[in-house]
Amino acid sequence: MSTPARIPEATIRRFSLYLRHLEALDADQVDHAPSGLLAARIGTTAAQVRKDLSHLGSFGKRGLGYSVPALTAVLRRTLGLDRRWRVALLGAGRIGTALFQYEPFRRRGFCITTVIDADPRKIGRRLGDVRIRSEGRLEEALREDRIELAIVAVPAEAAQRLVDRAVAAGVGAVLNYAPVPLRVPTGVALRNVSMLVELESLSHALANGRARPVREEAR
Amino acid sequence: MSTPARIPEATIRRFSLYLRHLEALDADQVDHAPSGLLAARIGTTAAQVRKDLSHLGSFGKRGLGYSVPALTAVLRRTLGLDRRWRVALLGAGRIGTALFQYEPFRRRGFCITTVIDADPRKIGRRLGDVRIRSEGRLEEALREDRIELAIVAVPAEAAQRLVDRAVAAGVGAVLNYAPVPLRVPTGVALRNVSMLVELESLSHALANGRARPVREEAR
DNA sequence: GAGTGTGAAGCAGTTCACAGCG
DNA sequence: CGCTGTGAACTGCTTCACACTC
Repeated sequence: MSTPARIPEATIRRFSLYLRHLEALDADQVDHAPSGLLAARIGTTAAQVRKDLSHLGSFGKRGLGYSVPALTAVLRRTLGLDRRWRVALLGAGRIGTALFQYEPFRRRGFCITTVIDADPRKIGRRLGDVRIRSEGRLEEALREDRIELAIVAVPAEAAQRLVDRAVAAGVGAVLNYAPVPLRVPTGVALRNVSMLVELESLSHALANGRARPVREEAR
Repeated sequence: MSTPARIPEATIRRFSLYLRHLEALDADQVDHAPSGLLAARIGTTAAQVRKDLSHLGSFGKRGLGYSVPALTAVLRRTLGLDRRWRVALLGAGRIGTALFQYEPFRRRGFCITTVIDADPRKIGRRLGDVRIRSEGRLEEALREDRIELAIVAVPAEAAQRLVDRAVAAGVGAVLNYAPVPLRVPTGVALRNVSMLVELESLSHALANGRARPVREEAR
């Protein structure tokens, strides 16, 4: 009943950005923010901000703007950040390790409680306070720790096979950093993040001398 | 004259994926690939593939498919991968270090020749064969090494200030991994990659029990 | 009057369907 | 006959414009 209709994916992604700026505004004791201010900070237009926020119901105050604390709370809830999520890291290589230690994840309530790697030399070692477990025990580990979300950071060859197993073991969402797009069955949320795609789209822009739009959202 | 009209951004991103699969097909001695095969591998539809490739002119063979070597060559050229790019890494923290060592970048001709950090203890140390240089000497370093593209991996607070200086020093493209979207003047290519946005869009999907589409491109 | 909320117009990317070539 | 190449329909997001509220 709080979010009756489907919210566009593009809007959800901007919610994440709004939230970060609202938290900063809140820290600065700002209590109301008009659409224009938010727009300037994340690099869109005021109309876009209003349209986005209208998906949450209407509680902006006309002539004043949006209540910073109220909006913060709604966004947090909408993004599912009002609870902790049990996250597993698959692959404890360089990328995996960097992700494990990435502060913004922890601050947001994503707890990586499980780390898996295929390299026998790594098994039993610790990453922070988490013991690295063997890939062979993947299903066991995921179920034991009630993992809801998996971050994949293994080499290309291993990725699809591993994610299939993770999904079969009940994982409902996958964030993929392996350099190949993965496939998952309907009903499982998936985001493929390819660092190479980003870089190559830039080399295309450079090579073709195309000015890219000034405002660019996180993608 | 090779790419007369503007190619949609979404298509460019898929080009990057096609290329990777074409290289794999080539290694397997496959010489022609029909749109359906490529579609299956990157997770789109055949119509989408044909539409995408039609931007490159028409050289698919009817009844046969696309010539793997020919398509590979065109894509490589279109993406600007037929030359090397001079890349700087701004920020030699955990994320920066992982990016520096990321093999797929190197294989594609992106050479990180310059590494900058603000931490005085890191200055002079080496990352691989590159000496870490001081942030104070940013402009000097970028100009000396003729840097065309900068990868930003510094904390949120430092990011905008640093990228402004990098752009003033002549950098034409920026790949941003700092957890805030950056702004750059028109004419500079920018891609903001936010790991938090990705993760939060997943927690939204989980929290709202929405099945996300099965096929999902790298984003 | 400053700023929201929204229906309507505009635009971009995707899907469809089919004519036409190898 | 299979598969490409493409105009035309469609879908979904963004921008606009303005009535309405605080």
